[in-house]
Amino acid sequence: MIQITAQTTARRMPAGPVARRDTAATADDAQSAALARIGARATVRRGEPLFHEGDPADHVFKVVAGAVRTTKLMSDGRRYVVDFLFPGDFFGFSEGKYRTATAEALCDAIIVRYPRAAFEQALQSDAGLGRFMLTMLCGGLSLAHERMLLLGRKTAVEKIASFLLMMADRKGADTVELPMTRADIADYLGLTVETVSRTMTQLRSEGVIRMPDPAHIALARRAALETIAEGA
Amino acid sequence: MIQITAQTTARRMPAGPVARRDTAATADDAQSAALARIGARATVRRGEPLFHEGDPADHVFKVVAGAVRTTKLMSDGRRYVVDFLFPGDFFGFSEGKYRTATAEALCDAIIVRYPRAAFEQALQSDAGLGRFMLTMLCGGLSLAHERMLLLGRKTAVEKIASFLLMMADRKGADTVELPMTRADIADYLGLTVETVSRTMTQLRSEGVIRMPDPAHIALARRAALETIAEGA
DNA sequence: CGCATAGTTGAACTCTCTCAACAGCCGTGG
DNA sequence: CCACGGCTGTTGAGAGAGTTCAACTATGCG
Repeated sequence: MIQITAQTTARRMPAGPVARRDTAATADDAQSAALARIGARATVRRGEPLFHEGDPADHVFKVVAGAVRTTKLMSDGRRYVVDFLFPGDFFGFSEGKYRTATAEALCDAIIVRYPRAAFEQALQSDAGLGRFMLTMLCGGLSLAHERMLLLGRKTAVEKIASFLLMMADRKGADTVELPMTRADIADYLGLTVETVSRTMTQLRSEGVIRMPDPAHIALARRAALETIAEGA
Repeated sequence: MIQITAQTTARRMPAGPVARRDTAATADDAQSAALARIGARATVRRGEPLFHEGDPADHVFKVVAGAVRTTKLMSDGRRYVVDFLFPGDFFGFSEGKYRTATAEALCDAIIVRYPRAAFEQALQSDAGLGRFMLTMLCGGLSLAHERMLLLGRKTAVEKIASFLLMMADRKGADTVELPMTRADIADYLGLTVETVSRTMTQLRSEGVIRMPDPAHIALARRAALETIAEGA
């Protein structure tokens, strides 16, 4: 289960170049203003769930260290990975009373839990937090739209290339460490494990990426990858 | 640019329990409180654009009558329909300075334009508006997640069935009038025109829907359609 | 060690796309 | 009034990208 300890102020790693990271930095400012007192730290071990689809949605979360995955299931077992969350990312917002997705730790992780009621009070007392939330949600929606374009109109190679670029941009480097399995990537991109594996092998044999082992990828020729991702 | 659908699905979609009418009503209340003064009505004719990808994002919009479509284009012409907007729906929110999608009228329409600066001021002076925005954005994100599951994991029939149910739920009836073309539907669901056409014909021949003409659809056997949509 | 899990590769299949033709509707203009 | 072209929707036949099924390797953990 989730182990909760007293909250300590989390100073985070340096922010990357993407909007997401910038907002995450803003998040910390907002947090120091109004959220710090209501957050509770917890550690989660690899594979452990934070909540399930259908659970009451009574907390909001932030990733401090590690990585988290949110998923949705269809009745016959088909799975879709809604998002991968990394340090600085907030998640678990909901307009409804219940969870519409499951959240699990991709690897051992540290998170902060904010009780929903207290979070909503903080929203009332701190206008800056409200502005931050609006910006973050708008950004999330924009990313979601980009992802829908990817899911609906891109080919397998384009999807993989876009995914690797996105992961690299989050990290702000030309190397990526993938804490998730091929199955997670497949369910994130709307492909099968086999296609993900084959496509990565293909990109490696073309010299576009290097892949010393399945979890470590270097964007050897970033420009080429970008060209592929855009569909040219 | 971010566009938001103000409504959550009312009936059967797993997205959320909030009824569309309710949020739409809230929207109007919020508007009367702070937005009424800054909004300007405008009429748009079928096919006319409200803004293009890349334009400065200096307005927020609400549909009063008619219907609007937002789209994204890839460099080689592949298109994705981000959303269809109907009366009561707000759209055109953005965290960035520029539009990330194009908005066009699906049919002759009436819309209200709110200058962005004034809108943001209204946000500061009216806390209720901020809460409304947060709820709406959360709902939009939830719908987006549902849509990604559809795009990534559902088959053609499941996509069409889900789409028809969603349109019916928005209207709160068992009949649907489709103001968009088959091409729009295809680009919305990540299919081709031909597949959309064939699949609808198939559903009609199975007696699940009735289709007196291409634009009018009646859910003859809603339960069957729901079963198909869920993938059983 | 031995078993389970993750990743890769091969071969056959299939759902959807692509290409192509045709039908229906509508507004325009002769 | 009808002919015409343009656009939308439907249907057919063939092709292909990605899936499915299956085998095999590598890695990690008891």
